[in-house]
Amino acid sequence: METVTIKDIAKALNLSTSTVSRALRGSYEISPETKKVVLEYAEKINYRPNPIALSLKENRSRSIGVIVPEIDNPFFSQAINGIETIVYNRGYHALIFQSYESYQREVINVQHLASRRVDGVLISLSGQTTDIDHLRELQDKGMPIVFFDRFSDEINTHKVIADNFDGAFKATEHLIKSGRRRIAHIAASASLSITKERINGYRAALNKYQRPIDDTLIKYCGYSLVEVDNVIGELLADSNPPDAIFTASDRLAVSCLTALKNKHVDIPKQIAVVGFTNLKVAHLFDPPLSTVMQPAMEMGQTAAELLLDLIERKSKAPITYQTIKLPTEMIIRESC
Amino acid sequence: METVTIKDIAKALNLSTSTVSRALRGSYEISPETKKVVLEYAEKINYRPNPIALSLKENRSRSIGVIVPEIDNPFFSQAINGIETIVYNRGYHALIFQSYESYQREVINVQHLASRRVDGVLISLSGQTTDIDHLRELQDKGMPIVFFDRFSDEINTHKVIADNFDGAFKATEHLIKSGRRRIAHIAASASLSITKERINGYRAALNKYQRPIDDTLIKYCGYSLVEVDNVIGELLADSNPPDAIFTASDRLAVSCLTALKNKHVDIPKQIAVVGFTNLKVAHLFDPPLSTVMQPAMEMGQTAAELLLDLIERKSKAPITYQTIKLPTEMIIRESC
DNA sequence: TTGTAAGCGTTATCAT
DNA sequence: ATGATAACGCTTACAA
Repeated sequence: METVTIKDIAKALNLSTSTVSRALRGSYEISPETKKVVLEYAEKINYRPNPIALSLKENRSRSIGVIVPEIDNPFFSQAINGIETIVYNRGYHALIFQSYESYQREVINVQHLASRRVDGVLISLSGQTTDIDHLRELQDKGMPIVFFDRFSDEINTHKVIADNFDGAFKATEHLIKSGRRRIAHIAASASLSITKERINGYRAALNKYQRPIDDTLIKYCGYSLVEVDNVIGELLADSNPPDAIFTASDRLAVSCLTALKNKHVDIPKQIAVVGFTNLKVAHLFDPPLSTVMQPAMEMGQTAAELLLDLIERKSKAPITYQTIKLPTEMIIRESC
Repeated sequence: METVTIKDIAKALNLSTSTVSRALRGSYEISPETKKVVLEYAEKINYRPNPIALSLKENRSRSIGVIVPEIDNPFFSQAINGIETIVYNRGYHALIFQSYESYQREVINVQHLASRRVDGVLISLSGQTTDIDHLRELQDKGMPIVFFDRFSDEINTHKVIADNFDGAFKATEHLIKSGRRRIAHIAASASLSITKERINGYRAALNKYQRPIDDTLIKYCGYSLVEVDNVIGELLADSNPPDAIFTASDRLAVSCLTALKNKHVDIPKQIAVVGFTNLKVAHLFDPPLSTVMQPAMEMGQTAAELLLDLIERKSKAPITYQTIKLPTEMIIRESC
């Protein structure tokens, strides 16, 4: 990889590197002619400043790190698109990393981002993460961090989340209002903030309509088909099986529907299903899946804006961190 | 962002930075005690080498650039997962960029990757790209490039692709064998390699079964619902409308099904649909969508391996570039 | 075995 | 207005 440097320009033009540097960035007053010559020559030989050298010098990279559990998940890939729009417009780059829902990978990613001198980190926690020392440490070093979607209470910073409580409430209420009497909930990892909030919403809806809360109907579950299949087996084996299931994520909804179909359960007659998903294809399902959608793109954008503001802020005044809760949308696709 | 450097270790231990450096990487023979002391102290104060300094010094970054049209697309996000497995295991990092199907964004991404000193580039071309000077230039500078999925003939390098011809052939053949007589094809951007190959496969199947080829049944089309909706309107308005559609991508299939449903077309009775998609949820559709799946993960892995081999190769012997064609799998989900 | 110094590309400080 | 120099963190000849 041969490269054009400031030195090459200086040599060719019989100038010092500092003059060239100044001409290039027009910072110091420099003779207009010199400036012109330099700029033209730079253009001609297609000079590009080396961001690595800059990073080393300035100890920052004009890029932010983004850690998501998984890219192959519509919610997160849409959130990333939101993030990229913002950071791109503000002259930054986004480095995307996946934790694959693994705590260990998350820690490694965090460390790597730190050593890469990203200017800030956007993160949505892995399902396995309970200990957040790696993030606290990072924050203590002065790295701005913003959570989106999945956060930890133990870190004081901006958080951008969906109104999971309300979303779960609406989903459950919808099922109640459609006449369902025994509504199960398949939830994700118990440690996640979203899981707790959604369970609370589910409970609140049952309470409001004075339905009994049966904790055996709440199943924490991994994403895989086998796990969900097991859980559904348990639910169906119950002497008083549910007539509806509220599933807490894209993956869970898909696995749930698959398992139910495999077991030849009539959806929605025997069991109605509502999801908390960002599946843009749910309307094509048989039957179409009602679902609570999160504003993924907007969540990414909001989080990115908050992070960049943190990064670029001048004032030394103490920061008041915000938790921004974005509304979810209940999309009813099947009168079940 | 306060940071621990080699200098800090040297100072604390009354050594020179070079000694510390050597101890840390165990390269030169160094007294075992010194080594031990250094390693322990480094561990203690949690020293992490600065990859930026290393990049600057070695003019390489131990990272590769990945440019895909869009992350919010199961095929590409799965391919990225394949890529990451490989590069991670071989001590590299993947920087992921999206062209959003835009030629301009692709050029910018390529330039940015170059200035970032990535060690190589994996790319799947944008739908808009016809001119590939930006890549040729990059290759001329010595940057290893490997194409996956969408390539250009004008660049001589490794290419890892799906057997698009065969996939399209199988899809079309399936429709013919199920008794369809007039099969339309909704294709993506005309400039893409995958588009041409799939059209060829489609044609070959029609030829084999001595069906007439009617070019008005081949529609190049953008991904959006409106565009596909228009195209379907045209097809249906035909005096002799098709009784089957072979769609060339995830997005096209989804838009196509949506449009058909909006128009109350009976699928598959009136029109059967087969896709070329990596949708893991197609079996939940009404009716379940038959589809040709590409080995996304494997494609990513293979491409990444080839790229890393190029990056790490010692020999100066001329390289023989390969084009690796991976088999697709026809998944029949509805007897239409 | 260890230290000194130069260099990777750039900018900021201090001379001139 | 321009040039010389040091510095960012690290590695590696070359010296000792």
